[in-house]
Amino acid sequence: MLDRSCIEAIDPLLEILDGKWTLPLLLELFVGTKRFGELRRRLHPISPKTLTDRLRVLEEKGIITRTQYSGVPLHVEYEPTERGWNLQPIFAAMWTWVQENNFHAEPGAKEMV
Amino acid sequence: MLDRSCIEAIDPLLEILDGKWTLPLLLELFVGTKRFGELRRRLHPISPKTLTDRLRVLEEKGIITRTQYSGVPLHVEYEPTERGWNLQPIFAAMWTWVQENNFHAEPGAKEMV
DNA sequence: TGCAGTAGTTTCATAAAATGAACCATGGAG
DNA sequence: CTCCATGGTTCATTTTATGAAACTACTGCA
Repeated sequence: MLDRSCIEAIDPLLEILDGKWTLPLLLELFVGTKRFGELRRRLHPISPKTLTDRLRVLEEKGIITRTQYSGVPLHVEYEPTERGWNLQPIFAAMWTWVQENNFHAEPGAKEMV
Repeated sequence: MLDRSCIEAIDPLLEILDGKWTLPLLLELFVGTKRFGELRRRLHPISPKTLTDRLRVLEEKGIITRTQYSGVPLHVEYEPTERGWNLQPIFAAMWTWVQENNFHAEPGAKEMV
């Protein structure tokens, strides 16, 4: 099931998920649609520049959408696209791994695999 | 299933998987046990320093093992631990996503989600 | 006129990661 | 006693990512 072709296949996905803040940001949007300011608070201490950069990349790759509501003050919401939601099983698999491999703390300290 | 606690939970895993070469490296080891030189060729153009760095981190985190065989020339093999093998579902989920979301090429070019 | 609130952008500096070239260690073969 | 192969290390440099601070744009309201 896991052969060499897999390596090249997932390369574009690795590009999407690259960067210190990308996964935490996506997780925030999976929890619920959010505005720029709220993301900034939740992901503190992310800088607005980095947040903008990441949002733009994810939008460009079709993982999230940016919706601007007219009205004042300015109001913008970000949420995952369907393609973005489809990433959930990946995070679920990560969560499962952490739970099942005693990775809450540093390895080799208390437990032995 | 996916709530805020998930975000903090997977943080240590994100640290493990961090770095440009970590996932390709792990995939190579999933395909089969390999020696330093072969990894270097397979992951070309990785630098030996980066390869060593990544291998050491993964070893330290209990994801792979380094086995040195006596004999000349020097012979060292790297392979995933059980904990390492358990990461496979994550890659499987990535592979599935790529297949099911038309992500072989750039998005928005030809296909619409 | 000017302040408030949201959502950024711009510029410059710093930190982290990766690179490239050269070098070191081991030990048997020639 | 030099060469070869493997498996690295060292160090200077470049590239990439992140960060901090200041600034912009919009517009209703006092």
